Amino acid sequence: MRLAFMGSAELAVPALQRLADDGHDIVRVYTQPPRPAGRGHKVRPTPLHAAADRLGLPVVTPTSLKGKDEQQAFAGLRLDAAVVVAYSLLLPQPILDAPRLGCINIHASLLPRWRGAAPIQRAILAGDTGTGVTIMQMEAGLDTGPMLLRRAVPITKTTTASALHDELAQLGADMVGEVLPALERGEITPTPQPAEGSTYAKKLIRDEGRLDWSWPAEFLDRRVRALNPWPGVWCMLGEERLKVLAVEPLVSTHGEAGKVLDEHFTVACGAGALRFLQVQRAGKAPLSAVDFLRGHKLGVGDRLG
RNA sequence: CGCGGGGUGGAGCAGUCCGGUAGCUCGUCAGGCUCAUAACCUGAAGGUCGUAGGUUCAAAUCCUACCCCCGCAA
Repeated sequence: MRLAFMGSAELAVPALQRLADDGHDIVRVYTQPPRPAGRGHKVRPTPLHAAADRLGLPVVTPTSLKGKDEQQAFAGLRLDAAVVVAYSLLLPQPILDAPRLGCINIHASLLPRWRGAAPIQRAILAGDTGTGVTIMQMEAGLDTGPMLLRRAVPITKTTTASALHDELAQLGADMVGEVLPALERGEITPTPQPAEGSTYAKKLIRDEGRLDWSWPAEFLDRRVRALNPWPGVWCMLGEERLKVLAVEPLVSTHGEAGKVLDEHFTVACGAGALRFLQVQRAGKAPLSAVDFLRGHKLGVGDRLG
């Protein structure tokens, strides 16, 4: 099929790869313009941009699709369909209408739950026991379009956002690979999203990573797993910021919130306690708690902020 | 030129400001103690102190350049 691919984040990369592997004619890749980012503020292309370059696909980076020129150029591609994943640019109606089969979106949740920006992390944070991927036909509303295909995956007690992200990215890639030919053959009937059960996955903000010891251990554990790798969870050890990369919640251990309870780096929470498994000091490499404790005298009764 | 931390035996750290015998907590190996042990005691092996120059009688430490890792901020 003759396609355009629109995306920016890492989540979109496996899907682009899959469609290229399937032999589709990807005539244009749309992505966000390279911006100064990262250490040193060097200008970097988006992950999808880099992937498209590796595949030798033509890339364009408009800052908006609201202009007539962009819309005409898009229509001029005479597409069968456009696939959109984590593009973070609004698609106006003329864009949505241009491809013969419309614009197809891969969304990393079981819609209508977790519409919006951070569905993977919000699902873990909320304590959901499962999530998934929905392929939908895009319409003007935010993640409201009729569904073409939906598949679920479990969330366990140890699921991290980064692992789930990778799993869903691959699942979404496989699903869109199946959906496109089926859609072409008219084998798929779009199903409207259920009226009930919609929630909105608010964008993550940096402050959500600040660890508050008055919270229950189980909730903090979910935060650690959900906010990985960004913004990450951190607390204060004296004057120093300590990133918390992995913990084990201990439900039946109690103590004064923020206090170190034993020599194995167990810290009391509002309810229960957290045993640190992996941490990272500012400027240092990630360490297991065991390694960390070798070089740091951390006494029972010491306090974390 | 966004701000900043760091590279020291296998691991994690101190020592660097105020040059002068390489240190700490572990790990490893050997021996001892013990009914026994991840416990305790004794001993040993293991390091070109990121790389290359420079200053000096002498450099982990001071100067210059470069490489690598990371935190913050975007």
